Amino acid sequence: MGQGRIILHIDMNSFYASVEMAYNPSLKGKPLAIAGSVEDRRGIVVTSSYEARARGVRTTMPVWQAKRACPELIIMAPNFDRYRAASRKLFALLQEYTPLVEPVSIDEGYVDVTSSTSKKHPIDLAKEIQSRLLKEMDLPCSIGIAPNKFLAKMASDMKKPLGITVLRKRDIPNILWPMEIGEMHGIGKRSVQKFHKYSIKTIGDLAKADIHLLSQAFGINGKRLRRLANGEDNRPVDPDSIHHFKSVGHSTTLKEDTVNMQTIQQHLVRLSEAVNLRMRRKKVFARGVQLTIRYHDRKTITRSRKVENPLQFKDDFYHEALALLHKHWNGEPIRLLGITGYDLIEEQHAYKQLDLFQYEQEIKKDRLSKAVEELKSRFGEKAVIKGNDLFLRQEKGTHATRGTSLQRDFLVNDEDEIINPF
DNA sequence: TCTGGGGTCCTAGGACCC
DNA sequence: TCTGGGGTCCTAGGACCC
Repeated sequence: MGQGRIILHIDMNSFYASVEMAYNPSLKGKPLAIAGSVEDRRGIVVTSSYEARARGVRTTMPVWQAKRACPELIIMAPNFDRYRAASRKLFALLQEYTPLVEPVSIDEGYVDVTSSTSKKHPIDLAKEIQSRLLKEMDLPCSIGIAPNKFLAKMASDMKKPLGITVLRKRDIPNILWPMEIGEMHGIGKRSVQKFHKYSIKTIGDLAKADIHLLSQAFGINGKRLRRLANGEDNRPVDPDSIHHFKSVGHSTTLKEDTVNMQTIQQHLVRLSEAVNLRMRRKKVFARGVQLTIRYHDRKTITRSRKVENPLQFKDDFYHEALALLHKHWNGEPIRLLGITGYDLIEEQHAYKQLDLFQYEQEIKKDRLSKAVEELKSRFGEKAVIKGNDLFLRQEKGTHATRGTSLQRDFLVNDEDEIINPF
């Protein structure tokens, strides 16, 4: 007893559209689509209401196509602040039941209710959550209940909107296995094609497929997928995973393809500012920059570079991105530009290195004494001046630090002597 | 008259080191 | 004299998801 887990997967139904309808009830019952860049021909449908779907509107459909399918379609630009606010409230509600809530995206998450203090039956719990979200936020959701994340995710997908689906281990042969392989979470178009080549058409086929064949054709992923198809998944619900983000990026599809350097630079400036702002808010710095270029023919390249000092100003992003562009752009018309910061480091952990970098800038402006004073007050005797050079001795023994006149890394021993000035 | 923007994870090759 | 093997880091591309 008590060995199995009970995991809920909560999946909001057409989230953006539902939030808009909650915000403006006169939209209810109408075909509504949320679409990016509504004005120009390049906008696509991000989400649509069930009324719109019934008339043939689909996610990722270009707006002009959606309008053709459904002329009375109401099209709105996304209000991300609104969706984020709704998302926060939604997860706060889930956390009333247990701290074991793992947000996966803005509109879906896992809840581990195995040790929930509530004495309610999981189905009653799911019903309560669903009706509270509907009553308190005017937002519909579907909920899957299962012994692990994968099965809960598959279950929440089975009844929409406003479904509650239980998927137990013993239901797997009857419910999961007859499903087409492409319906499995994690298997997209390309993998479907590949599986079909091996005559694997259903999830059941995968569950029973030859392990050696799978690992030969799909590598480590083959075995993993086969285990999932058998309903085996021991990944824990991790409430912290949301904090472990790995990159922050912005990209934009231009109104028209362009080769105009001024236009390109303007966009890079804007993207740099946006990336920098988000990193500031998240209190992280990036030690790598990636530039994305999508050409007129949709061929997309990414070019990246690791940097010595974490990027902390919008100009840093801009200059790095521009350098990558100059180096790698083939001169053909550009459709999309993107800048991403990656290899992130939290501000607290970066500050030593950063401070040195900052002070180096100060010194360049002949403000050595001021910089030294500040360094001393901050690091005490760890700050050392030698002639025109400034050192910061780090915690343990000898470490590479940054000098100002040498303009390169070198080593200092415990007696503050330069032991390896290259 | 076509296909957005935010991400994660995996693979694979080359450089480099021991 | 002509060649092993392991490990890590970096870069680029691609599949996939919401």
